[in-house]
Amino acid sequence: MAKNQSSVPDTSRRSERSRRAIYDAALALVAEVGYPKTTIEGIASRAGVGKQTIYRWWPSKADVLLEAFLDLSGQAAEAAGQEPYTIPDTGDLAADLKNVLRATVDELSNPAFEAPSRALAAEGVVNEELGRRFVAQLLEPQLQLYVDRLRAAQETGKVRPDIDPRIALELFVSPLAQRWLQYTGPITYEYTDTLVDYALHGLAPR
Amino acid sequence: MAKNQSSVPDTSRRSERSRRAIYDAALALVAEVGYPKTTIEGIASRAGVGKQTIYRWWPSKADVLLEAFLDLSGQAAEAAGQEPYTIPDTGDLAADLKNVLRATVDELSNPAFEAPSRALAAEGVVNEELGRRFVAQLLEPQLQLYVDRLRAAQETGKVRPDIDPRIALELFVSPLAQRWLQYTGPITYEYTDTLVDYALHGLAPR
Amino acid sequence: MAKNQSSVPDTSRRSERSRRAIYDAALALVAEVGYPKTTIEGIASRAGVGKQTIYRWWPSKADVLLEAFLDLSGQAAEAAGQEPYTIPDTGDLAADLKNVLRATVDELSNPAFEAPSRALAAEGVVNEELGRRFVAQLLEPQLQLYVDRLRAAQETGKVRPDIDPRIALELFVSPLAQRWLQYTGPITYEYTDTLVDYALHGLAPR
Amino acid sequence: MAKNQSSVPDTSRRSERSRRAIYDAALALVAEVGYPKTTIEGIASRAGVGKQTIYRWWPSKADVLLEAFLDLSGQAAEAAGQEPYTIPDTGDLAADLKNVLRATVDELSNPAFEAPSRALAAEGVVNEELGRRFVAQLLEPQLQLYVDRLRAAQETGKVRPDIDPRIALELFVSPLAQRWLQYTGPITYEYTDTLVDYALHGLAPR
DNA sequence: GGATAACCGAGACGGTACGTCTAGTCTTAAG
DNA sequence: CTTAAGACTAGACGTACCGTCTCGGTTATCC
Repeated sequence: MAKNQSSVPDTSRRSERSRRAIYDAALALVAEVGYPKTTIEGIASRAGVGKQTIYRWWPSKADVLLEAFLDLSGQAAEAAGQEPYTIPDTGDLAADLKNVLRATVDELSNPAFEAPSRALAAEGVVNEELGRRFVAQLLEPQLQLYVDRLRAAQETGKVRPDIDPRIALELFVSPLAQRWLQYTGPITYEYTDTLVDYALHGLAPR
Repeated sequence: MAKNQSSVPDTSRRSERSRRAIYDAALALVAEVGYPKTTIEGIASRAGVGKQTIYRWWPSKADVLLEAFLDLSGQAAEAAGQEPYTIPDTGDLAADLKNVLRATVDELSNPAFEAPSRALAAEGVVNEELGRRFVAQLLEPQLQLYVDRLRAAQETGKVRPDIDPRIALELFVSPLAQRWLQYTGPITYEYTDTLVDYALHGLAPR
Repeated sequence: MAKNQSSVPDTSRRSERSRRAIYDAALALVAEVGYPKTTIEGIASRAGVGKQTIYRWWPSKADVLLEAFLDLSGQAAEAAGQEPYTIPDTGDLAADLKNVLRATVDELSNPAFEAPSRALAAEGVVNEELGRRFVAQLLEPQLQLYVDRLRAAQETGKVRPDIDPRIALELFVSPLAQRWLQYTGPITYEYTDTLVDYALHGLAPR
Repeated sequence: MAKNQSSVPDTSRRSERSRRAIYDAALALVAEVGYPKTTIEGIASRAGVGKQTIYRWWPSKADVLLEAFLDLSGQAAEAAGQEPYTIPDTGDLAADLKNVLRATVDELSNPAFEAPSRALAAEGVVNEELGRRFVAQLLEPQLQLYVDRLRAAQETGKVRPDIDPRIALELFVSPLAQRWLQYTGPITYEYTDTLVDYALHGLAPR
């Protein structure tokens, strides 16, 4: 059996209690004082933990927050008692998409999610490695649900068969994302409904 | 006319040489070491300027960079010898949009623009006030060009009259923006061409 | 005129108020919690000063304390209204020496001097460079007074002319120093009187 | 007889191998990097021992070193094949003392002894309790040898009978000690010879 | 054209946080 | 129960920047 490299922390001895306390403190601080004023020292002291315990397990503030947020999302999903989760399929694609987007609008204004996810998104813009992890672990799994729903629609002929669903979904998801990220416009149910209509039927007359 | 409040700097005495040196230093540093490692002290020392000269004229690092970038963009536009700028109208809407988006793809990979604009975008995600200024001064004027082109297309019946152009443009602009900001997918001419096609003709069969 | 080296602090701008506050804090802390528990952070915070202000002007805790103590000694000497100071010469060498040593015994038990001078002595034992400065700036000037007095005694025939006064003084000064430094024995007037007698007349019968 | 309190380590189970490794590591580190940079962690890791094993048996770094040094001195004495040890008595007191002091001069410049004994002396200056133990266990036994030799000299009339030998020895031992501890002067055979002469015959003319 | 503001470069100041290191305690697994 | 290993809380280390301040030394208007 291989020995541990001397410089690699021994995960088996890791304190679960500290890990949880750090997640909680990080999320709370980001919500309360914002990401830039959230400091490692602040997290440590709020969590009742030595700074070294943070530096031992995470390379940066952003990584702490990413893990904390993943954990939070995981919990939230569990709490909702959901299996892998899918977008409902009532047969009416437009209605189904509008519903999901309306739910997303609600979620984007939930302050518990807003502060950390904005912080992570911002960090990801400037830190490619973290950005890609953010996308792979949080965003892409959600986008995949749209892929699935669009593929189902293709099978029933509601979406043209030559369409690439991974690109198609961006027609309504990305506009919402950009308005949220960059404050380029208001975010309302009406707006997302419109996006779905435009995307499904196109801008050109028929 | 009222006298200057003692705490309000007298713009007329401002050193143009220092202002330029600060812009140059800020842009160079962001490109070289990244936004988070760009410090006011670093900018001052690189520009051969006292720190106070920066604090006198700008409230924050982000503001320095925003102004420096606006200045840079202004110069670039001037250098291109352009009047206010418009999207060409050859009568073929799809082709025109594809061309502009292809140009945007090129610009997004220009390293001189990438570092500072990513930095500003990231800061804007987390700092609403700056974000709105970034959008109002840089992004929105460019989006307006699409609004104009789409309105022209509506007049010639190439776009349905009930379409809101400000929303419509997001169908192809936002996906590109999101891929660039969040690394959610590759950015190619083929991709942007596809976006235009999907947006104009919709996902649903006709 | 030569310019400042860029890395050398500009003494002319130094804050006298901070310097004094640092001296006071350092001496107070050494007296209250002992040298090892006296920290740079503690001194800074007690003095109401940034840590960097200490690091800017002194290379180590020991140097701060040495300067603070020199300052204190300087003040004390001034307060005593003394000219350069000499050992009185009443013509009775033994009596003069006993008097000075008795005064030294008193001083050694003065708590205001004891804590910092012990700390500096200890540091000097293990840090030769500091030790030599401690000796050159504090100890040797005092020993020189004995040299002068002994030389005067040689001129009046009270001390043999072949004696080296710098060594001779150690016969009574060093034993006292050692008892104080190393707790090798009690320190009393009787003890120092005895040292003078032994040193002047020798151990061997005449 | 009562059982061991749970908090009192059971000496009988103590690992001899660890004890020795700790002594060796402590002495080596003090010699190599100096006392202040010698840390408990460093000793433990160098000795291949858990930190707790050190904390279980010694209350502080200084205590480890004191014991290690006592052990080393014990070994050295044994290696020299000496019984309790005495100062030789050739009948010529001055010569005998000069010889012993010359040997001490040699020992003081032995680097194997110098680093730890300086460290302990320094610690003892500032930590009375340890200082007293250092003196009682290491210094006083050696000084006692001078007491014995001086008493023998008193019996043969070479030293005045009213002299207190414990004080008398300080006339030549303490000056050497002070020069060594505080770098107040060079340490040579000539110097120690001079000390003996001055001490025996006094400074005053006869 | 001399006075007098406000600028300017420079950099010291009181602070906060960084990331590292060590102290001394506690936990785990092996013997 | 001791041991090696090492994670834990705590807090000092010395550094880097923050944003404010003061210092002389130019400008650049205004009387």
